[in-house]
Amino acid sequence: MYHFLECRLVDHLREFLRRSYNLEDANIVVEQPPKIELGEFALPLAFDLARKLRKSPRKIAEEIVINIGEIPGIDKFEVAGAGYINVRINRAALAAALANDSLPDSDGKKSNSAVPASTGKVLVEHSSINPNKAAHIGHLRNAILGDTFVRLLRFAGREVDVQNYIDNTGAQVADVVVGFVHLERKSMVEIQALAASPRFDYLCWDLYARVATWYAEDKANLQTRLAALHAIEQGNNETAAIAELISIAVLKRHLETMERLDIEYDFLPRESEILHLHFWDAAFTKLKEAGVLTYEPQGKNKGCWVMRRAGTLAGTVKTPASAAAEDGDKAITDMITEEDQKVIVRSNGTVGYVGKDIAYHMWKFGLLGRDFGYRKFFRYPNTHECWISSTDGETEHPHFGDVTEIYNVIDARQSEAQSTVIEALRGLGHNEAADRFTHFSYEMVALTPRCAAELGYTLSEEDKARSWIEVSGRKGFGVKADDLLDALIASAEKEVNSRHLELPGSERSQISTQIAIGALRYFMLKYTKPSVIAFDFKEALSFEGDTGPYAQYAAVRASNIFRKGGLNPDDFCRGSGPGGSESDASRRQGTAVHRVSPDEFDKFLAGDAGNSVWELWLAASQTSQVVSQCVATTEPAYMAKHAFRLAQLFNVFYHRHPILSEPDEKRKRFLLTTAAVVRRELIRVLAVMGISVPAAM
RNA sequence: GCGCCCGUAGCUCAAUUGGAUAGAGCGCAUGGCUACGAACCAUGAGGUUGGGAGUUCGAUUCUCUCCGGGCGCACCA
Repeated sequence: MYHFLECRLVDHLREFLRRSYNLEDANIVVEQPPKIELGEFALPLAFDLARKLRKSPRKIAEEIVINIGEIPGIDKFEVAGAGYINVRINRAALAAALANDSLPDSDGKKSNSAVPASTGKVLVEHSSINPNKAAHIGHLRNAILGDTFVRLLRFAGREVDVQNYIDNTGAQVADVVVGFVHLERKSMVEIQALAASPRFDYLCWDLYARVATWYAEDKANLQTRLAALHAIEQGNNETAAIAELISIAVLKRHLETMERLDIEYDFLPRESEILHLHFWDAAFTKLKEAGVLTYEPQGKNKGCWVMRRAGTLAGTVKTPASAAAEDGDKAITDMITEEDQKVIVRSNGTVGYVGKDIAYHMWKFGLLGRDFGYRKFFRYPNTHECWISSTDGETEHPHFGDVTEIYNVIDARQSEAQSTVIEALRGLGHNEAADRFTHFSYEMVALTPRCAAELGYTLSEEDKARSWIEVSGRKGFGVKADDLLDALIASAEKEVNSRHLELPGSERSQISTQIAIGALRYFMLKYTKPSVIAFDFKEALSFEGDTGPYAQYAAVRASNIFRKGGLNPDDFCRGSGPGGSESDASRRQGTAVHRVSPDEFDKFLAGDAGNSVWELWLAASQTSQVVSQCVATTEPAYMAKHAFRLAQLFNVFYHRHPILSEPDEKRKRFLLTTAAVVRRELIRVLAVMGISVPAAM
């Protein structure tokens, strides 16, 4: 709603500036004034124009205010401060539209369709956990960011495919195979039995760390790993079968863990298929033809196919020959030269990780000319089907890949590799694809020294002084995702039991789970992406203040008002989601829907007295605005902020206005409408974050 | 050495992407429940935004520089 008005305002202003000042494509910034009394929009426009027009900002602002003309939904413009133009919108009109969940002047279109629908399918890749050990809190941040971004895109009207890339051919899986076979002396059948155990991934977690220690004890042990790797690559032997068994079992566990958080995937492309279906061969040919890859005949990278490293300019790479010609000291110039090269194909002819990634991303954009085979892999309780890549696929399958826009949720440590892939696409002449390739980069989750100590790790004095310590799967150092979720559920259950012992046990555990998910997802979303999360149980387990449960609680309180009053919130505002259908029905039949008239809105929202409630309404109207902002900046944290602000404003409102005991019927109806609208928006906002609202708290 | 990121209240983080008096949560102090259940609300203390220079009408935000911390720079994935 708010977003719609803002767009209208900007359009009008742009037209006005063109007409009156002959200014094309002026950059029009719209803000919110620092205080609600000053209006709903603030325009610092006059400051920009001051230089161009050689007049004082204040004078320009005054001129604009006089000549701007009428805009539907906007009441007036006024000059403030040194030259701000503050805009006051028609409160009653916005409130009525919001209660009706429609645009001010529209024929019942939903507010979120105000976001311009872009063309083409979007692909979001997230999670991508190596299938050799349990998922940990770092993976949780990735998956929660990715899943929330998917929800944001879908809210904005985009069609999205969710992919989870599985690296099942690397050394990590081989390491666990080595662990089972050489350290544990397990047979294929025994491993099969273990793989069926409920938390097989935990077993692998410990084993993986033990194998790493075993390698460190004696370098000769690394030969065992090499043999395993070769066997896996060759295929058709027991080692390869065990590797497949392990990676599939661990992958299933990852899907289960993520399912606990309402995170689902559409397709699981695996590295094994990238290899077996010869994706690389197709990519290699094109890359050679385009001159992206060049053969290095000498020096350190002799015999390799190399690519210019991302960020280095074309022409700056000196060949050893030219370097030698201008400088006698060949050793030094050689180093400078080769630093700018990234090896894609090794001298033994095998392709490295980045090469496979280039091929994969060509496939994503439909530029490779090859496709995966597809098999059904995992069926979610809601019947949603998750597919996996295979060499020999089913004949009937959905169409994956060939998208127009991609987002890769991968932590910041991979940014150089990501840039290399983008550069390769550019080198191939696919600039439009490269432009729509977004590395959704975020910082890692680390542990506070206190947290590490709680987990029983002994720390060096140096580590104790740090503000955080990086987790390490190789060392088995970290907090497992399922453990954290279990701890959160237990903690929530304690709280629920202390207040709602009257409820049946199944319902209490359902509520506890919802609270735990709310706490966890909110926790991972409230930090902005470039901020390292120093994980601490005390903060992650908190249910008070700036947390998910706080926002959930506000929505529950809103619901409670209607429950206690024997009322249906959908009779006061147009509902969203499954609850909305009855009100649609009742509206069609013309039955009692308790509408607030424009006059009443005017009366209750006007002036100083109405300001604080109006602030709540205004915040409630900004959901689609915030969604656009999140999508445009690839930053879901704004959504968490919005949810918190909405909840906070509602709690103040709730505390200040006893609604059910309100004697004035009209005022009571207005207050109930306020609660109904905020409840609807809170449910909506939390849903975008993957958080549901419990029946009671 | 090169590249990217971070430094804001005691702690953990925001700041509408260059805007008006830098805001929240936690913690601390004080007060508020026969309530639409306090997982809440109210009040208070707490800041030279790491230091310095520059650009600008205006800088936490942009540029440069220094200080401190993190991460990347493999014929690993």
